[in-house]
Amino acid sequence: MESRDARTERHTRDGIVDTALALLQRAGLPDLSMRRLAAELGVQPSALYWHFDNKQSLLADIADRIVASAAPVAPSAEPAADVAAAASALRDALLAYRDGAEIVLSTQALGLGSDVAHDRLAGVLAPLAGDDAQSAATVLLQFVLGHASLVQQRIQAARFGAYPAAEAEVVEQTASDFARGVRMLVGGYARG
Amino acid sequence: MESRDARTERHTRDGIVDTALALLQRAGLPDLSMRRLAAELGVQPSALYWHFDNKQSLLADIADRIVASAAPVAPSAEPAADVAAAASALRDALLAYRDGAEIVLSTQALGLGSDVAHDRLAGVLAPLAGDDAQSAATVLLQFVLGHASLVQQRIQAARFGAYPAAEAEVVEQTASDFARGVRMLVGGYARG
DNA sequence: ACCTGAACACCGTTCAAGT
DNA sequence: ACCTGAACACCGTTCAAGT
Repeated sequence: MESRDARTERHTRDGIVDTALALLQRAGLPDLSMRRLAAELGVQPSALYWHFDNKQSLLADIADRIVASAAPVAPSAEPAADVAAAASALRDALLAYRDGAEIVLSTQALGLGSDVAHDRLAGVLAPLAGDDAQSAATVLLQFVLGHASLVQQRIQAARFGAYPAAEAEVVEQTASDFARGVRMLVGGYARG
Repeated sequence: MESRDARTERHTRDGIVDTALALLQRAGLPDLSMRRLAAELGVQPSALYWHFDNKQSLLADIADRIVASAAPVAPSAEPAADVAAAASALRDALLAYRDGAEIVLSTQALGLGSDVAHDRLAGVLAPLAGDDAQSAATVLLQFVLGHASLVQQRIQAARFGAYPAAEAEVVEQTASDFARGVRMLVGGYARG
């Protein structure tokens, strides 16, 4: 009766994050409330506070999932191309989840969540930047998050007709700006 | 009795924004509620909705004030230095107001607020980037906003002891990352 | 270990009505 | 032109108590 296996585990942290991600995709960040998430799980709002200290902790877990969903980049013979690919993969992951960029940006800023985004960029930057790879990764990450946040909110605005462009258009148009920014940032290191 | 001069004007948009900015500095964005702002003005919350369509419009006005507070940069003989100075001035303005970066970022992203930030950067970039000045300004602005948002939230975290560094330290340490990022971005154009 | 029930102290926004 | 009063439909979080 008092065994240590999780017999009667009704909800787990990971399971709650699953549901939260689904709700995020359906309703967006403004409607991702603790109360609505609880209702979705068939549970009282207060039940969530057994699993998470507060809403920010839940968002940190969500941010980690989004970042982890970025496709990994296998090292090739062209380091600059690897950096561009890693940055694009991160951008794609952020844009794939509704309000993903904003969630990751604020989590990162608060010092919560993991460092995998930063570490992955530092990894592909190492061949180019050497000892400067850490701070180069910081700079690149800031650009990616700033860019993706702007693009994503512009997409949201487009949904409500507040901004005159369809979603696909926005993503496409801004892709060239993004590529240019990454090229500029990488160019400095590529020249040594 | 029905003259067109503003005899009995109790509150104006600009006056409300003044009070909102003061409240922002004292209490921060999370505590900048329409209800609290109304109380500060000695007025019912609903009164604010005669002056502003909604909270986002108020924030857009606040964002414009913050951006406008950036020191202007007089054109010199060294365009690259002008760009660096303009970017720094914008960063300083964003960091001077509590949660300034976040407010400007989200306003910009929603397509609200003015374009003076973008236009100023495009202006100093013109000698270097020529026809590409517009998109170069977009890229640079995204980096500045991403950088400042990260730095600022990290400062907020420091206030609550959640992040192990004093405010001045954070601003100083990150200044070199910022300068590096700007140099990288500008370097691409400086070479033609 | 995991959740309920009830409460506390708040939000943004609308709208008829007042002056 | 500018504001009040009252309401609607919500929030995040805490905490004793239940199983």
